[in-house]
Formats: sequence, C-alpha cells, structure tokens
Amino acid sequence: MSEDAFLAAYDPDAYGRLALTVDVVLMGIRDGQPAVLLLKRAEPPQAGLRALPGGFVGVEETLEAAAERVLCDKAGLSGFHLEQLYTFGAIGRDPRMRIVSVAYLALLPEAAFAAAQSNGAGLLPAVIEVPWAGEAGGPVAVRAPDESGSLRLAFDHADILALAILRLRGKLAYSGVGFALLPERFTLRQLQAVHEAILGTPLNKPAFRRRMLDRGWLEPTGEREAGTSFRPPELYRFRQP
Amino acid sequence: MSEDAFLAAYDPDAYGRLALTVDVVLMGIRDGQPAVLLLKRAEPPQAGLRALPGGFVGVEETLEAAAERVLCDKAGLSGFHLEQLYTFGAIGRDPRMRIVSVAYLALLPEAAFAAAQSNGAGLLPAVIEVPWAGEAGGPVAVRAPDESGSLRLAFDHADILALAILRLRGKLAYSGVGFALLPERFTLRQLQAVHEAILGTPLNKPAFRRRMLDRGWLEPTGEREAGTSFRPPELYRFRQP
DNA sequence: TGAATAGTGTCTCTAAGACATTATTAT
DNA sequence: ATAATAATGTCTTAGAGACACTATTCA
Repeated sequence: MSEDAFLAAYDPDAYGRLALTVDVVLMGIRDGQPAVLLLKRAEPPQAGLRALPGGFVGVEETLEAAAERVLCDKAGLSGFHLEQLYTFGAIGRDPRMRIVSVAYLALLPEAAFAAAQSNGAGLLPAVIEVPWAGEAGGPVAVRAPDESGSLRLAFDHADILALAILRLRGKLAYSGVGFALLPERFTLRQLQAVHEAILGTPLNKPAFRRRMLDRGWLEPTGEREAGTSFRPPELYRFRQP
Repeated sequence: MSEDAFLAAYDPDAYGRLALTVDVVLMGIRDGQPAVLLLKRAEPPQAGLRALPGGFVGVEETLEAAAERVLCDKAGLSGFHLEQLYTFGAIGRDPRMRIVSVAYLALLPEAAFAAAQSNGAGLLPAVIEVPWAGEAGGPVAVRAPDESGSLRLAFDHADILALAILRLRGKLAYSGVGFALLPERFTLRQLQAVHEAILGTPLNKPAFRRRMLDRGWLEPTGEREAGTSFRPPELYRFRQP
C-alpha cells in the first residue's frame, strides 16, 4: 500500500494511541566535571529515581519549541544551545503507555547551570561519571555532588545521557559546541578545562592553544581576567567563522 | 506541572492528534555516483514530485521495525544497514495533518539497490548531485539517470536527503559505514570508488590503502577478482575490529 | 625577589599527499 | 614484449604531543 493510500484510509481512532514527548539533557560543567540537571521522581513508576525533564509535544508545537518550553518551565532558562540527539521509541520504555520521545541536548554555561537550580522546580545537579576512556561509549553513571553512591535513572534515561556525552565528545573537535558551555568571555585555560571535562582526559596545552587559535574561532578581547592572582590571562570571545 | 502530573491528567482526545511516521532514504552507489530510490507521487498533494518511501509507525512497533517494514514492503529488501538520521517535526511539513517523521538511512550494496527496482512498488533510482565541495552542507539536487533536469522532491524530503549525505560523509572516515555500500567481498579500488562517490572528491590511492589497512577493518580473502583483465585485484572482506 | 600561572619555541613523531616505481596478468 | 592495471616505496609536508623555556603579575 502506498503512503497516500494508507494516509487516505487512515483512521486515527482505529489504532491504539501513541504519544510523543521530548526529554532534555540539561548539561553543564560544575566544579570542572560534566554535570546534568535531573528531577527526582516523586510518584511511581520508578519513584525516587532521577529523570530527565521532559514534556509532551503539542499538536501545534515544533519539537524544538517543546524542548525550549521544557527548558523554560523546568529550569527558568531560555536561549541556550539546543540540539536534537536521537529519538527513542522502544516498546516498553515507559510502562504506562507507548511513548516515543525525541531527546534534546541543552548546553548551559556555569552561571545558567547554577541559576537553573534556584529557578527550577526541583532540578538537582548530578555529576556525570565517565568510566570509559573515549571510544565507542558505554554505560554512564551519575552521582549526587559530594556523595559517593551512584544514582539510578528512570526509564531509558541512562541511554539518553550516554548518547549525549558521546555526541558531545564527537562534535567537540570539529564544531563550536564547547563554547556553549562557557560564558561570553573566557580564558583559554577555561576552554581547555571544558574540553578536558567532556573528553575525560588531559590535553596538551600548546597543541590545544594552537588548534583553537588556528581555527579562527577565537577573538581576543584585549582584556584580561580581573581579580585573579599572578599573571592574568587574556579573555577571548567566540566568533563563528 | 511535573511530567507525572501532566501524564496523569493527560487525555489523548482532549488535544488534536499527531501522527508519527518513518521516512527512509534508500541509498546506494549506481554507476559510480550516489543514488537514492524514490517514489513518484501519483496523488495530490505534490503529485508528480518524488518522495522518500515511508509509513506510519504502529503502536506496538519499534521505530526501527517500522523502517524495516518500509524497506521490505516498498523495496522487497531486508537485513541491510539501517540507522536513524533525525526527526523532522516542523508544523507545516505535511499539508494534510501534523505529521512528525523519524528519518532513517538505509545503505544498499549495488546488487540490492538494483534488485529493489524490480521487486519494488514503483521505486525509481535518482542520482544525487552534490554541488558542495564537502563542508557544512547545503541544498541537494537529484536527477533521473540519463536525464539532465533536476527532480523536485515532495515536502521536506530534500532536507532529509541532504542530511543523509552529510551524515554519511561525516561517518565515512571513522566508521565502517562505507562497507554497507559494497558486496561482501570487494576490491580496494571499489572501496575507494565508494568513498570518492560519497565525498564527491578524488582520493589519494596509497594514502587510502594505508588508512584502510592500518585500521584493521580489512581481511584479505586470498582470492582475486575473476573475469577482469590484466592483473586481477585481491578481494577483501570487512571485519568488525 | 620569588612564587605561581600565562603563554611560546622547538624537537620529534605520526600520518597524509604527491609521485615514481615495481608487480602481475592478458594479448 | 607490450599494454593495462594492481600494489608499494619514498620524499615532503602538516599537525599533534612532549618538554622546556620565557613572560607577567602579586605578595
């Protein structure tokens, strides 16, 4: 049957219902480590587990608009880097009903990440532990800051988070995503710290500087960081090449 | 409102309906050029334009299963490389109703690509013209083989196709996707031709051979291509490292 | 002046491009 | 032998890692 014929004969009530949601990975750097903002589930199923903030997609709402709405409603934020990750549609991923979820990744600079906690409806930061050295990915552990045990994530949210880190790692080298985790003006040291946190490995300082400067991504502001001790580093700005 | 509260109060009939489909980019190499299998739309809207094969996602059906069903129903094929590309959810992308579509990319070796024409329900090959030299992407043109004018694609299918090529280009260097476009046994020349067709640029032979062999992806079969003239090239097999 | 951090110079090593050369087969 | 294509050797160049060095500021 052709798509048209199917569509012409399609009766939405003849089949069971299928819901579409977005889940947003709100990621930032906290104390030099990758971190994510999670809700603690109050109700069953999976009460007590941490979950990514999410919401249903309205019929007259773009997927991206739905993700922005979640970012605003749950974290009180707007205007940050947002990109689609992947769509999760396993049959039993939500025990209540068939829910297909489009996962989004939002990147927050340190200040916005902190602000989301005060604004937000119960969003709590969790440190992302990255036990794998940087290849094909694998399971990801999260823990509450200053605690040792790892938190369990609801539904398939651990998979979503693992994909977010993986995507971020992959895009870090050839795209400007790293800058979305920094304030408007930043030092090269801060930029390198962000890259090291995401990649989970130390980087070579001269090579890193060369790469970044040769890319043409960095615009020197001429200003230097105030209030620091010793030689104050130069502040740079991100310039889309 | 929390996700749970929303869900508890959620009445599927209180809102308008939103449909979920999959659209599949069936891609292969034809006469040394990237090509895609398209349906010619018989009915309005956009009758006469070419469209990607697609179908609705069943309530008890995985997204990937839906894509495989399309691959089987429309092209009579099964078991080929299939990966999710992106989810398209713009409001007006389909004029009939709100349809969110999860795009998939299927990669077919030359034989399967040809077979899909005879098996299939009106699938026709179209050559993908890649006018951009290899950077950030852009509009993609398709034309019928042996004709010069470019075909118009229905809905947002040109965007989907552009993303498919872009994804393929990006993954070619560091993943084994290229092998999905070749038969089980192939020569290094054929492999290089596939890479050149996808990237749209000639490659250096010794460097290409070194890269491929050093990767550990290639297993020599010890056999050589039969029926060719002059020195017959060695046949290799893809081995997941 | 010394401590601490910012920033650079330089050597080496690896990998890719360019180009030429050798190898193998059919006629 | 010659033609045609497969496969390799080698030189050069670009970029990354390692490491040591210089530069700048505060106490």
